[in-house]
Amino acid sequence: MTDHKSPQSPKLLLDNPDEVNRRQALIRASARLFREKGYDATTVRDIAAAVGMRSGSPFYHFKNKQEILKAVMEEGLHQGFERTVAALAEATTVQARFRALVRTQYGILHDEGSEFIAVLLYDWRSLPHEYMQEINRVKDRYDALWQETLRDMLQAGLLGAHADPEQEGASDEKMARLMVMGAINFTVTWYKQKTQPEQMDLDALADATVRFFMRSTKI
Amino acid sequence: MTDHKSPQSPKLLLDNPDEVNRRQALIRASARLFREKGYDATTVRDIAAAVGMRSGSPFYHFKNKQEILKAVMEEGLHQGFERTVAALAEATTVQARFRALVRTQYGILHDEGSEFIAVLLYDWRSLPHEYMQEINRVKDRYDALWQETLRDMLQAGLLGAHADPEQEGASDEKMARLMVMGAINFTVTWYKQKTQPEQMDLDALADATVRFFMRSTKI
DNA sequence: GATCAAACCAAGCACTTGCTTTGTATCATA
DNA sequence: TATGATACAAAGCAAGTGCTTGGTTTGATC
Repeated sequence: MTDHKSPQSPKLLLDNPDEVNRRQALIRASARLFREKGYDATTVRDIAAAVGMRSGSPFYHFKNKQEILKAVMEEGLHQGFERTVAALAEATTVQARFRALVRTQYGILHDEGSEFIAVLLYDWRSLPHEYMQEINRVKDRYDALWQETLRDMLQAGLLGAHADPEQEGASDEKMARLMVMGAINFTVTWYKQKTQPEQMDLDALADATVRFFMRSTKI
Repeated sequence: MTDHKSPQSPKLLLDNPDEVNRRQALIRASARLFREKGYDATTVRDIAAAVGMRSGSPFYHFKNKQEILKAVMEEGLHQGFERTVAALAEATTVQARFRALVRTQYGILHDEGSEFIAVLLYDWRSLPHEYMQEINRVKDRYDALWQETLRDMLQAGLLGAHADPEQEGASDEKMARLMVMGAINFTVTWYKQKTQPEQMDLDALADATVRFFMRSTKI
């Protein structure tokens, strides 16, 4: 954490097998810092120091600071997508798929070492418009995973106030996704897993969320 | 609401239009800029230019840049609190109070010239911890306005999956508030009123939100 | 008409920022 | 052994950054 300056000893940290890939180490350290302080408040010197580099060295791996942010977001979307697909594969019923989506999203948002999506939610304004389109393309596929399950839930009367499948269309399906994912994603502003020992863990949080949104048919 | 202590602090009422207007102009311009670009990306020179000042002049009205942010957030909480109280006063039934809460919150978030709360949601990390406690004190009273109505709705079976009033306690009441307000507040990340002509207006958005969260009893 | 405070300007200071440039130790390959 | 690529360190630059300081204008008051 502190400035470890060793001007005479150019020792390389290659003995650490975890971070042989220095580029990946930069991405992960940046995600942690961006999550804590925000993109603008995090300097390139902070990032470099977090992986034992000097301030100019990250620019060997990235063209500029914004590409680090973009890499963090892409990493998060790819990890999130794969974790979500894997979780959905194990769930059979609609209720189970919903519970899997919720629990996985909480893990993506709050698991240690998984700060990428939180950074995306916090600092998407700092990304240039050209980069943003690329991110959105991946995000659309991500949203589609949710949309499918939520549509089934709406048609089964498990979500929302309407149990009539004919009356509502795609507009309410999108609304359902925005509301549910909004509520879940907004937990990045208030949920702290470690600081409060009596806080709900992610399983309990997922249970409470499912209980709140899903209408009980019979269990 | 009205704080009568602190005899040393100057009175900030509206009886002196010159002084208050310039300070207020700085707050409103800052809110707009913070909302657009974020706190860190907005320079003091930006703020000054927005009200026709030079870069050093805002520091006559505020001790430092962070106090401008704090003033923006306080302004938002006070305006939001009063708007919410006024909206609740006109609603009689529980359903009407919920609809009033939702519609008012959307106005607070998305009305033109009402960017204060959005700034609070976006840039609360940029506020020092000492300032944060002051903000939270006002926010708690704000949340209490919601909590009361949501508790009534839970007990009436209008919200969540449980219609049993005895089984659930304060934990689920808080959870309901966090989920509902989270979904609504998260609209700051995707709802754009002006750019898209076919976008729902705030009334339609509030209707859709109420329809999604509130279980239909009978209408 | 002198005084005085409020509200600002003009100029700059001390410092930080992202980023560049040059050099160099290491290692693989020819 | 020579050579090129890799992965940095070292040093610094140019453009900002929040904020300060001293002076100026303005309008009210005595």
